[in-house]
Amino acid sequence: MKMHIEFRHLRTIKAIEEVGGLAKAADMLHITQSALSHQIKGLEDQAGVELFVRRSKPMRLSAAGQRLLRTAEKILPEIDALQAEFASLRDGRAGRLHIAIECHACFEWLFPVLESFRKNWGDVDVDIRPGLAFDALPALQKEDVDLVVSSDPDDLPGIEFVPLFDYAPVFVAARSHPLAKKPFIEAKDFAEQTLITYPVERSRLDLFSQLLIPAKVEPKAIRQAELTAVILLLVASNRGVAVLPDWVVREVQYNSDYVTRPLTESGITRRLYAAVRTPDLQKPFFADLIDLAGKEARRLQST
Amino acid sequence: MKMHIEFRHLRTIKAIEEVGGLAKAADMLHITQSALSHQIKGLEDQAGVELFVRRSKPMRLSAAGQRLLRTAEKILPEIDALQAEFASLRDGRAGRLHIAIECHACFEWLFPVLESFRKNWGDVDVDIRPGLAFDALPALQKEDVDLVVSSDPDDLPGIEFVPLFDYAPVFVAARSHPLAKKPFIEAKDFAEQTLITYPVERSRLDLFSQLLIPAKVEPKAIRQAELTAVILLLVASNRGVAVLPDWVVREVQYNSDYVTRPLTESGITRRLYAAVRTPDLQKPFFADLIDLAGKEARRLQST
DNA sequence: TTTAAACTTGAATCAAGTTCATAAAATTCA
DNA sequence: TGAATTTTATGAACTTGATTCAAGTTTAAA
Repeated sequence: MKMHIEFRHLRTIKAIEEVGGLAKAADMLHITQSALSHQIKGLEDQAGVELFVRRSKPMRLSAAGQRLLRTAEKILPEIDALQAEFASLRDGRAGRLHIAIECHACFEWLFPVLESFRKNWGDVDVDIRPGLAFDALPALQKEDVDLVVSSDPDDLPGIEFVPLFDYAPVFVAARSHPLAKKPFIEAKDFAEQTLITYPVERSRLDLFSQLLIPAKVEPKAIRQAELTAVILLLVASNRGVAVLPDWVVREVQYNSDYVTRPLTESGITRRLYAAVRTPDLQKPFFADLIDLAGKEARRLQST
Repeated sequence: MKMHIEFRHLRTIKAIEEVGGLAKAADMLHITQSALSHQIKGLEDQAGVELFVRRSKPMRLSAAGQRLLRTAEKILPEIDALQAEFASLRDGRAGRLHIAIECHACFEWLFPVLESFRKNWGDVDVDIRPGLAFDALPALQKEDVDLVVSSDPDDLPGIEFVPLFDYAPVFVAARSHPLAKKPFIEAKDFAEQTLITYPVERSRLDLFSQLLIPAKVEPKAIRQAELTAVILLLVASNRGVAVLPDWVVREVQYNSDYVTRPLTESGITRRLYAAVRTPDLQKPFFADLIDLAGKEARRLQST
């Protein structure tokens, strides 16, 4: 009888220990006493070890049996926990929400959103995955991430782009900067400027994709900075100008160090999307996150 | 298809993750690739959760699948360890050696013995079980303990008494004590003495079983002390006399505070046994312990 | 488009765990 | 001490379900 250790055996050992006897354990496990007897015999054969002392009648665990019991008590809760987690995965109370953000400035509003999200959905594994700002959509398809924040919707199979909110990229410069005198900024105005941007390829910057590339204008110089705060610092000290989403600079615009101006006379408006896999849209916590994101964005813009 | 999580599934997940693909995993597990496909499908049905992403061709673990993998990596080593322990149990390198000592003074020589024993047999679970000094032999039969140190051999089924060494219970008194003048001590000498003993029933004390009960002599008073050192202290301060194994008082006999005298003219000799379950005698570490015990006893007696 | 590779599916097979019926052993109680 | 009861063991039949086989579908590569 070639048999190796199975969960069934662990449950059996635990049950026998608990109720002290084969017959009662058999009831508890919904099988016959005979089955348990065969089961234990088979296990003892395979392990080559006596698991029980049969000298006395309600049979008792031997030293080896107690060793097995200890393993059972370590392992069984692990699977129970796993099954429970699968259960809450099924009914949508748990899940994974790993987020990739193409939009560099989005950390600013994403953190407060995730903070409130975690209060409602403690069983959801939330994370922001840096390092795949590009290639984020393929990663979404391969289930490496579960949500991508992007402003460039694309018609991909199995991927849905849900609008989050609209924003306007605005020009930012030091108050003393010559361009601060203009009521709005045009493409050609950048030709003589040092531009400060996030360190990503230019096709993924609103200013280039929406204004400079169509107008075929090249800034005099480009300098890159990782953090929004650093960009603003450089702008304030007149090392260059920048273009940032309106809600990033909203809190800054009354600060006397900076001025903000619309791009073009009419202003440019962009829309931010949450890209998710279509089936995930059914999951309640996805809906909740998207809802929270919209609220937070509106809160920021109304400041 | 009603199927619940089994070790097979854990190994499968782990293998697929390792080699990245069903076919190669199937080879590793010595089953067909079809079997794995069925297996995973069944598991996904039961759990109600997608374990893999089949969008891409070498199929990849989904979030739920990664959760399962983590459990697999926690659980599988546990059983491997268990199996390994059973294996070394089989070939006698590991085991349990829980010792009960009927003889109260035996701590003195047992500790050094166990100390050397543990150097040779690191995988043997060694322990001294206090509290069952009486009923030790039934506990041995029920496998609650594995070895009993006793000087009262009994013909019990399945129990073997292996001689360890011989010793002599000797009389101990303060040098100033009146009986110190006698060359040997007889039963009737105790009639007027305060006797200091270990706190066990008198039938289990050599002095009573071998001398006083046959002679129908009752000491004037009995006082009990747990520790050998305390007994000697009381004797030294002339609060009473005691009877202890020769090897306990050997180191004391040249100390000017005490005198030791044989019991009866010819002296009394007793033999100490290790009681073990007959099949355990085959195990190598039992033989080693018994050997070590004899050596240590001889070392003590030759001091 | 064809070819190859990777996984899926359904029917048949076969190993192995369970049940049934009964026996053996130990414990309890009169 | 022996009968009654409880507890575990055993062997044959049965049943379940995991595996295989053979063929199909889907995806990636050529």
